[in-house]
Amino acid sequence: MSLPHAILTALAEKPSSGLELTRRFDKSIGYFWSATHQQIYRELGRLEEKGLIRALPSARPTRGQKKEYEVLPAGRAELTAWVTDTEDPKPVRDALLLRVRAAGVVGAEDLGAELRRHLALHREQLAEYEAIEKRDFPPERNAEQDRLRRLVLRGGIGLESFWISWLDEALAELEEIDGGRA
Amino acid sequence: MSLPHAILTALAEKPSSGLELTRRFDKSIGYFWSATHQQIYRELGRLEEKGLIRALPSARPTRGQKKEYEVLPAGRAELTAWVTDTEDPKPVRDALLLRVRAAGVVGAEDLGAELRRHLALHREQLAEYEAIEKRDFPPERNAEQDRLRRLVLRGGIGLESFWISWLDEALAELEEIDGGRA
DNA sequence: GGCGGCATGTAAAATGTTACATGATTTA
DNA sequence: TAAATCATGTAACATTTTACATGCCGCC
Repeated sequence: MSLPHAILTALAEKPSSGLELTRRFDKSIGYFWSATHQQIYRELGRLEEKGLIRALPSARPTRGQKKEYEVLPAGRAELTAWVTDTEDPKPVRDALLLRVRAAGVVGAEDLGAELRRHLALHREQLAEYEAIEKRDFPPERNAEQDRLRRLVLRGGIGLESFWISWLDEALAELEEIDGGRA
Repeated sequence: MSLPHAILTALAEKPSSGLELTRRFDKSIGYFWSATHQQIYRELGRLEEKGLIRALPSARPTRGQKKEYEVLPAGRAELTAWVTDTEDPKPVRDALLLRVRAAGVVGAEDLGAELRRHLALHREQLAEYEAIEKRDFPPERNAEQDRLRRLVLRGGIGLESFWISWLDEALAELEEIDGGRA
């Protein structure tokens, strides 16, 4: 149940319309909590109904018109409570690991191509994160918010690095297996 | 759409009943593709309907009676195709990273306790994986299936190791922030 | 014959995905 | 004024989660 909190966080950082939120979920926030515009609009409606956010007065309620939202005190309170809540890590669900296990059962031919493709994707993502780190977090930016945002980014960097090194290991292993088979 | 494939993989490794599958999803397979018994029973029904698996003849169709399934050739073909399919990695969705970002907005007090709790959980999980590696994958087990299963396990080990080192970093950062605040 | 554990399921709600629909604004 | 783009939404469906319901079986 984190989508509402992701939206509250984004709005607390900066009041926005649904489309602007969608854009920010395509980068930044979305790097670790993705959402489509349909989810966002639905959730904005619910949050408004619950009194956690409101549309800015300027916004007329017609379709096709931009409608900006801001967080209300109740929303900020909800967010504060959630931050220190007890919530266990979700069990991992990773299709690629599952596919490697399946390959153990039905045979690993041609698995290499897909692994190499993923490797390239993760390298790209890592490069993107590192560019952001260089651009947005120079050493002089030291406010609490900057430090925490950088920490989150370093989570992304660590995850991508993990995948890259695991995929390297996996490809080496596949070569050995194929060697044994030839 | 990997749950059916997770189940096909598990059944291909060993024909099982719904409850046995549930047990195996609580360890082993479930370490990287979790599922509840409700999901498993429903999916078994669908897979049977599609002709990818079948209930073993011995199984009578009454409620409360054990019912074992095995994979049919069509199921094995489906699994083989899926292994080499092109399927992009899913965008990350991690509530803890999101909560740290939210803490940047509403304040990071008391975040430490939750981070320490997660750290302990990840350390436990890592220890469990390492015990399995020692127990199930001694160097002499070298068949293709063993190598691939070990590779998957090493994925789990790498992921847990990443979280542990990120949480260490995060806790150090929090201390510095609190130091600056005091 | 009742109780606890094994085993299979149903129902409802929340969440996420995919495809489509509609109005407003800009610009060629 | 037509096309492109911005912006908000609906509808239908699939998946996941949570809570509950039911039947069988051994054992005391």
